[in-house]
Amino acid sequence: MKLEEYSKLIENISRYVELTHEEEEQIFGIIKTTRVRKRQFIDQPGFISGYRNYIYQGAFRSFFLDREGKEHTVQIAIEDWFVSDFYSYITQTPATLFVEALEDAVIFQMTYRDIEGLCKKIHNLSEYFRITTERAFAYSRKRALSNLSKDAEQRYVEFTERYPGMANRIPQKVIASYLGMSPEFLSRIRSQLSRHN
Amino acid sequence: MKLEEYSKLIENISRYVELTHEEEEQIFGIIKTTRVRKRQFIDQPGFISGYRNYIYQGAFRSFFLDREGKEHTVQIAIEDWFVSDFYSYITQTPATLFVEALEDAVIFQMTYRDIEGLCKKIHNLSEYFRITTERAFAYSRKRALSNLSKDAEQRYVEFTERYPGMANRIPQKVIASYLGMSPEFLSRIRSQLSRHN
DNA sequence: AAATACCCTTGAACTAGTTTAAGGGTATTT
DNA sequence: AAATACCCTTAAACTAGTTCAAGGGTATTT
Repeated sequence: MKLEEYSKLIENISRYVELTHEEEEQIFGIIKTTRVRKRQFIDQPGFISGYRNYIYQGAFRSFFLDREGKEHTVQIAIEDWFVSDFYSYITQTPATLFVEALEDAVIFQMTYRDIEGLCKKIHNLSEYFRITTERAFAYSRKRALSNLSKDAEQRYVEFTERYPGMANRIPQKVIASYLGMSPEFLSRIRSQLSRHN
Repeated sequence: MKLEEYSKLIENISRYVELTHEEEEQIFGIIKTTRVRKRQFIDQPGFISGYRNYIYQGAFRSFFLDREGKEHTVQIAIEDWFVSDFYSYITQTPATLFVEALEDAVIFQMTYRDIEGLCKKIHNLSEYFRITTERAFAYSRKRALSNLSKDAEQRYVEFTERYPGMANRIPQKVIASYLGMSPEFLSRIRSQLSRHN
C-alpha cells in the first residue's frame, strides 16, 4: 500500500484538527494495512480487540450471539468509518462481538498501545479522538432515542433514506437484525411498501 | 461554595490523568456552582445546552416527549456523574431533551466554550475527556446490547442489582420509562417477583 | 450442468408487552 | 382537617411483532 493511500484517513482527521507534516509521518508509522476476505472475522469473542480499524475499502458488520444463539447486528460500517468491538478495544478485555467482513476489504489498523502512546505525544491527535468520539457518542444516543418512538416500518424507511447505498449492498437479514426486527417481518414491510408505491 | 468542595471533581479527573496545581486552578476558574430545586429543568427543548454539568449532590433524569406526548427517560444520574442533553451540548444546537432535577441538587457547571478553550491549552484535560467519553460510549453500547437479548423482568432485576440505591430513590414510573416498559407492566413484574421470594 | 447452500417470501398460530379503565394510598397544598 | 394531586396496583381487551413451517429463487461450489 503506497503512502498516498493514507490521504483519505488524513483528510478525515483534517476535518477536525491540523497536523504538522511530521505528525502525519508519525501516524503513518503506526498504521498497518491489511487485506480481509469476505466472511472473515477481524474481531471475535474470546480475543482482545487489538486494533482501531479504519475502513479504506469494503463493508463490515459487528454482531453478537445471545443465549438462544440469535444474531444481533450492532453496527454496519463502510468506507471512511472505524469499526471494532469498541468495548473490548477500549478496556482491552476479551471481545463479545464478532466483526465480520461483508465484502472483500482493505483496512488500516492501529494498535491500542500505539494510539495511546501517540495521543500522549500529539495533543491534536488526542483532540481528534476526543472530538470524534464525543460526536459519535452524541449521534449514537440521538439515533437510539429517535428509534424508541418509532415502529418497525418507520425505522426501515429512515434507514434507507439515511444510507441509500446500503439497502442494496447489505443482505436483508443483516439489516433486519440491525433494525431490531425479524427478517420475516422486514420482508413483509418491504412488500407492503412496494405495493403502496 | 468553598474551593475544597471541588476536590470530588478533581479526584474524578485524577483517576485518569495527572494535573499540575496550576492546571487545577485554571479548571476551578471556569466552574460555576449552581443550586437547583426539585422539578427544575437545567436543559429543555428549544434552548442550547450551555453546560457540562457535574453533579455534586442530588439526582437528575433526562427525557424527551415523543409525538404522542409520551415520556422516554434516557438517563438517570446521581452524584459524581455528568448530565446534560449531550447531543445539544456537543453540537451546540437546540436541545430536544429535558434534564430535570429529581431532588434538590448542587451542580458544577462549565460552558462548552470554556471547556473547548481549556482542552486546547491543557493536553491532559483533553485526554481526560477523550478517555472518559470513549469509556462512557463503550459502556453505553455494551449496556444497550445486553438489553437487546433481555426481557422486561431481566432488565428490571439487573437494574436493581447494578444501582441498589436508585430503586428506592427514584419514582417507579421513571424507572419503567428508563427501562423501556409501561409503568403498569413494571408494577406487575414487581408484584410477581415479591410473590416468588 | 447438477448439487448445495443461502436468501427472501408468505401464511397462520402465538406471545410479550401496551392500553384503557378503575380504585386505593400517600404526600403536598389550601 | 379537608382537598388536591400524584403515584402505585390490578384486571381485561388488544396489538405489534415473533416463531414456526413450507416453498421458490439465485449464487456458489462441485
